[in-house]
Amino acid sequence: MSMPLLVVILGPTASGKTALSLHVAERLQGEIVSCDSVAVYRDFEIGTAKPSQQERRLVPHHLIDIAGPEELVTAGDYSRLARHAIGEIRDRGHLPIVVGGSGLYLRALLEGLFSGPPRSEELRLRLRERATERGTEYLHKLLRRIDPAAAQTIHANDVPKVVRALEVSFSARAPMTDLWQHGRDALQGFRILRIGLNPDRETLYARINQRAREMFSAGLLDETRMLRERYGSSVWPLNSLGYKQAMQHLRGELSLEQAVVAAQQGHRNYAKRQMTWFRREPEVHWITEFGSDAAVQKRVVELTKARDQD
RNA sequence: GCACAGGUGACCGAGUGGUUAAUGGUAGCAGACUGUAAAUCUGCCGCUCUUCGGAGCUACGGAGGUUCGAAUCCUCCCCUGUGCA
Repeated sequence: MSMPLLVVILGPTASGKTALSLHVAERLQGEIVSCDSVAVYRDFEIGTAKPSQQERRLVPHHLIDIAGPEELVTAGDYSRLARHAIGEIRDRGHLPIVVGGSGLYLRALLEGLFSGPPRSEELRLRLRERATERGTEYLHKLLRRIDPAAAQTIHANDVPKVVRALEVSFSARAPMTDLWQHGRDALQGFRILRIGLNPDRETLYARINQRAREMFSAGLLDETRMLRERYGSSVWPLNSLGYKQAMQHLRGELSLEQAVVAAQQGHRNYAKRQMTWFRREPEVHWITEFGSDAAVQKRVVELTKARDQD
């Protein structure tokens, strides 16, 4: 008996991952495990382009709406929860399909993270204060003393990463790089079929522009207003693409049109970053079209069936 | 028609005689990423060659001029904005 199959559908925003995943899931008894760092939060609907309630009734979805916006879901949390969901799907005899665009979360799920200490808010706060007092160079110098190898790969201006490296090294009383030597806890027990969507850039950008504008006409502002009222304006996910610009408009910093244009821009930039991340992903079966394309959907179903019988 | 302000590389925008292919920013492209990642950061970014040290060409609305030397000064012309007619 060969190992069960795990299908992964990855690609930039608006490349048609949702449409493709629904099609494949319906045909092959699949269940979808979302890999999206914002869709995990409840009540963030329009800006996250979550699958509709109807679509979610049609096919079981996991890792969507699992936390309140005031909670913090990290890559590690995601990885654990997603693995749990995948295990259950397999036990049901169904096909797990991981779908998403959050590169780090996907890597945390598939390849695992190193077993390091969790976040320490106090330590972070102190380090950040130090950074504003004495400049970012200071933190980097500190890191160079404590973990030279990490300092080599992390640029001094990249404060969040410098802070994390210091946080890990201090909490563990050992250089972060040493902890990395122990390796990562990769996902075991599945044969993984990675499908990557990489449609023509120009067309993708046009589609992103259209979708971002549609989010506003579909009520993104009302949703943002509701979220701000219910959870307060400082909850983290309100900084995400679309919501951030909607907030800026609600605060009067941007006109409606400016907010739309800024959201479009943000999504385009994001899509590009996603592609540079995914290009490194190993063993991806790349498809240079949109996942909403019927021919593509058919092809992926065939591909999955063939792989399942190997 | 007169007066004033202004026309700078894809865009915005500095620069007012010389280390200026021209500060910044944006966009674009490429890259990094091990618990905030829809985050954060890095590089390239006029054209053509290059043994990667450089070399050549074209550029600051247009045409002339002054000067050893101009995006920067002068003349004329074209265009844009504002005010007066």
